[in-house]
Amino acid sequence: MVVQVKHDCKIELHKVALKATPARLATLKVLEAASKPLDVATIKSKLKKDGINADPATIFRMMNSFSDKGLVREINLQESKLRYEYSAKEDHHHLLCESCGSIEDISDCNIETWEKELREKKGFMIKHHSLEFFGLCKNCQKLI
Amino acid sequence: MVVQVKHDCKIELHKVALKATPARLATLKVLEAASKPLDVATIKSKLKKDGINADPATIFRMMNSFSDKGLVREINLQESKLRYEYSAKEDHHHLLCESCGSIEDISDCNIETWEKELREKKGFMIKHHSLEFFGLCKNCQKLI
DNA sequence: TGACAAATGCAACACTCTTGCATATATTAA
DNA sequence: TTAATATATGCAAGAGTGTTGCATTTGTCA
Ligand SMILES: [Mn+2]
Ligand SMILES: [Mn+2]
Ligand SMILES: [Zn+2]
Ligand SMILES: [Zn+2]
Repeated sequence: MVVQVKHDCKIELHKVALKATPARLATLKVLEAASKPLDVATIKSKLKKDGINADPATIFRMMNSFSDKGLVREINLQESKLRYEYSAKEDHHHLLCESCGSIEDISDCNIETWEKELREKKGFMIKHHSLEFFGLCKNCQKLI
Repeated sequence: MVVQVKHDCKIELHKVALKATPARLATLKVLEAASKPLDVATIKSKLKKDGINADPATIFRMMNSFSDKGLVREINLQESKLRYEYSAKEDHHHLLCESCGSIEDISDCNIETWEKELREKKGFMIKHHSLEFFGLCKNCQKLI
């Protein structure tokens, strides 16, 4: 039995007119495998384990072009840096534990109600939004 | 008729064991008068108009101590910098127009429903949260 | 295989924010 | 009112994230 590759990253890249370089293919694989949004430093160290030594500037540039082309989502968890998540995953929000740093997904976000209301009340056209919760995860509550 | 000063900032500062320096008093007045959260550069230029030349390091230090003491709230609108809002104003969220940069308040946030649900489902103890909407304000929609 | 546009590495830089240290000032007690 | 002291400030240096210019390398496609 072979592990199924969910996405053919080379084709994905060509679809959006980006060259399929080793660094890009490896980065997309890293993001696809990640269970939480990754920052540039983490991506760099994961690439290194795959034998790819990418310069931070290159990773920042990759993240920008991937975001522009819709391959990844920029995640801002109010840290001093951005994280990135593979776009093929369904859009969602996050729970961030301020003690252990664990990051959990929140799905079934019915923010659509908000959007409709704001549209009608304020005439504001919402393009995107951010809803993040900060606090203590189940584990960390025990330790206090 | 005299304009009412809503808060006696000198007393507020002494309450939280901070010295009432000219820079601090002026900064609190600036934040009290502001209709949207201000960043450090904006605070600096507003202070300058009041004849106070404060070093950025001083303003950053003020914002940190004011946050710690609960005099101001740190507002993260996913820009590359933080903004600050006078705490005496009711807690609320924001609408940020990506075209003109206008910032509007959203009140009557019934996020409490969310919090309760997450607490029961995930056992996560929420300390605070962030809900921000990004898009186009009424005006900017016309200009497209 | 070769031409060409695009990607990369590296260094320099921008920006926000922090910190060490010498000096200045607000507060308090005399 | 003054003196002592803890605290606040200015300035300069530096940390961290992210960007950019430029020379070189590499992927793509003819
Ligand atoms: Mn996620
Ligand atoms: Mn506000
Ligand atoms: Zn935790
Ligand atoms: Zn606008």
